[in-house]
Amino acid sequence: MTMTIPMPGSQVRGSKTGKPIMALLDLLSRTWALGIIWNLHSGPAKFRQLQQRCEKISSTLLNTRLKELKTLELIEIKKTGYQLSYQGIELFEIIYPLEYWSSQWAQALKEESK
Amino acid sequence: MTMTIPMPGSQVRGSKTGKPIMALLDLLSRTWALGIIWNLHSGPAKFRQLQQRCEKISSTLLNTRLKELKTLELIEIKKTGYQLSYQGIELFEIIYPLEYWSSQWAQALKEESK
DNA sequence: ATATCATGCTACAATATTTGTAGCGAAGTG
DNA sequence: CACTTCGCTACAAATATTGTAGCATGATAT
Repeated sequence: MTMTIPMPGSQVRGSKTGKPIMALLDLLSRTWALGIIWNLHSGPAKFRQLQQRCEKISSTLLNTRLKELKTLELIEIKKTGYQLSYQGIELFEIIYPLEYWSSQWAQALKEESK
Repeated sequence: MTMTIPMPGSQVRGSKTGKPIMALLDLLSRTWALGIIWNLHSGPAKFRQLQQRCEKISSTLLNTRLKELKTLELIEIKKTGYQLSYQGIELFEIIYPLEYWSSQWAQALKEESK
């Protein structure tokens, strides 16, 4: 486990420049990071509950990702469980249109294969 | 290399339902997938050129990801090289605001740590 | 024609990440 | 005091990614 947290401002996978977008892309392209954010948007969840929402994530990795997301302030933990932070919500709102887009995309792929 | 292409409609990592959004999140959370899309938005690029834009991707993996993205019709290949397809551009446009958002986020993180 | 070079890509071993199985210690409940 | 649930960790097995080579093809130069 040598993978470090992709802090904006420092080098990350894919860029030496330290540009925030590169740190973000590194973060989001880690297994389950997007899935966790997506699953949290429907409301706070405790550890095991979140694990179930994610269907197949190992507790080891869930915990690792939660730490990263906490450190980078995209999620926070309250009595009700883990939840998106203010910034996490903003991020989610940007990517939310992907849901509709993906349904169109799936349809187009289906047409193609006819 | 047993990882299959996350085709919408079939089971993917994170979901048995086959919902397109789950296939998409699976795809995008694979190492370098987002980076490739991001780097292609600045224009078409040939294989080795794209590899340089990505700074540190191995040719093995670049080729694997290109195949996935081609199969899922997010990129296409022309004489000028690899480029975003129409759908790829649409996808990019959804996530494009992440660039600005991430700069704000980076700033907020910096303030915090003072 | 032949040498040279760039291109897209693949083989394969080394390394890093993710999962799966098991279980611990703390906190709550009967 | 059992008994359960909770957040989390250890650690080995399975999988994904990188790094180092290099091949086959097509263009360009000699």
